[in-house]
Amino acid sequence: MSQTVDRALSILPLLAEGPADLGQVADRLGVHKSTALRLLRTLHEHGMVYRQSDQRYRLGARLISLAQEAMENLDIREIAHPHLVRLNESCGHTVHLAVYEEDEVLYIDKVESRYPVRMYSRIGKPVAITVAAVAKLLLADLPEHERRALADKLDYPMYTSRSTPNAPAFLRELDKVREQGWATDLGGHEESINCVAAPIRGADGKVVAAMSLSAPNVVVTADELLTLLPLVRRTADEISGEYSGKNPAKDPV
Amino acid sequence: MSQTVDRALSILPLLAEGPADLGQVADRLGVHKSTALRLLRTLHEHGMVYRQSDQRYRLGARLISLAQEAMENLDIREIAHPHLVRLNESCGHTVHLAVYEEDEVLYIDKVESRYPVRMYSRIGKPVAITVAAVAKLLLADLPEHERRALADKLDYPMYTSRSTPNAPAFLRELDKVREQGWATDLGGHEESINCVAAPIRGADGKVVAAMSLSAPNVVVTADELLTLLPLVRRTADEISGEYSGKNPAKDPV
DNA sequence: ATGAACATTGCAGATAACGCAACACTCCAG
DNA sequence: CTGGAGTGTTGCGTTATCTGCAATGTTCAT
Repeated sequence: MSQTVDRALSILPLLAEGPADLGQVADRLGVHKSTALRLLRTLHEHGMVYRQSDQRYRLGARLISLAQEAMENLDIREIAHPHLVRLNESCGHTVHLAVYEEDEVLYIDKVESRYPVRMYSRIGKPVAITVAAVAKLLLADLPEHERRALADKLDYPMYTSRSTPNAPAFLRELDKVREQGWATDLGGHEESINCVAAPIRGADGKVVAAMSLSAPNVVVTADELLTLLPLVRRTADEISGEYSGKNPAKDPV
Repeated sequence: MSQTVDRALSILPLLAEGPADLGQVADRLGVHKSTALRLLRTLHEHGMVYRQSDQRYRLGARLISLAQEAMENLDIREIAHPHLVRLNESCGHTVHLAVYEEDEVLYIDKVESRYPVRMYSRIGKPVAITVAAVAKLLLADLPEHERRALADKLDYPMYTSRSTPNAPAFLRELDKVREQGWATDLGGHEESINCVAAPIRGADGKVVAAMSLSAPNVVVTADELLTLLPLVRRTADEISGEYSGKNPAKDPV
């Protein structure tokens, strides 16, 4: 809607790919250098971009701290955290908390495994939306048309031979997940890593977040991990209860 | 420089304080509601803000994932990480990596303590700049006038009785730190937590990052922690070597 | 139903953003 | 030392773009 702001914001993802100089930014935006300069200056004043000693621009520190605040203010995150920690203490595996927002699923909290072999992931990172157990739960709860539209729009990278191959398969999987009320990812993202996940619901029954337990094959087999499912579901339900009790009319992320 | 962008960006820190509706945003920006609406719409299109079901605006997921990318692209972070992990393995304490950028010091990496009692901190969070050991190292390396200007501008909250009380004391501490080449924070932020830190330097000798070891009193005394200083300094020097070898002409964050 | 509070749209005027072109700077090569 | 190429930067006139207003929708609660 606002051309200037639109252009300025378009600079950010561009810089996320790596540092760029004024000319490169101007070219990729399709504007005159002087225009790009003014935009970058404004972004700079707000700390959203940083100028390195070689004059090139990078994303700035304020961006990082803003994102940090954004996450710390999430209600579910705060409520869920102690439960996640407790779950981790009782089984030792990696625990994740994720939310859905506008076509993306993000990890917003994580408790690291107590085993030496750990799964790679990072808070704030978008998850592999077509295979992650938490993503399945979050997307399965979307209204029919939205779910369909999103499924069509997605790419289906074959991380492994067990990755979800295409939209129809994904939609079928989502139906199954919605019905059973929990989800798994058995080697669909990383060959040797399995996850089981359960939904966290608000007072109106809508899924506001999802949590998962992840562990590599070398630590526990998929079957063994599945025996922990009831524990995960119980934890998720506890969080749901607390969330809907305390925040009757609020929305996630 | 660009009024529209300036206003749009001003919305973000405002929303970081918590969700707000259109009217509140317009008021705090000092613009008409329709103007605020257009700005918010543009931010929304870019995923920088999210609209909750109660119509209020929040910071959005794209902001979080952008910040994530910003951090993952930091060269020092990547180089330093394995060293930090190794240091953690050899002593078990919490390891932090931090950089300075435009009046802020941010943690950009962290390896959690292996002891049950842990220090609270989060990657991406601005550190307590007047007391943190890593902050002292990063600021001590600034040019005289910049350091002075910054020191005057800062607040000096008394987190504990041992916090840095004011600008002159801080500048004196920075001088000491610069001279000795390492820094400590002995209960200046949290009464029971001590840190020792060492600088990471680029090829030109400038401090590009700082790393620290933190541990609560209940785990090790300050004196015991200080015995680990040589190990921390050695690790920092290794990182410096690798950084300046591989990236001769590049700048941190 | 009725109104209050809020979000949204269309519009005309005016500001503020645009691109241009000229200028400064740095870094090499000759 | 000098020229030239590749940058980043500045001033300015034009016009597109943003703005604030006022009217219209929308969503609640009474």
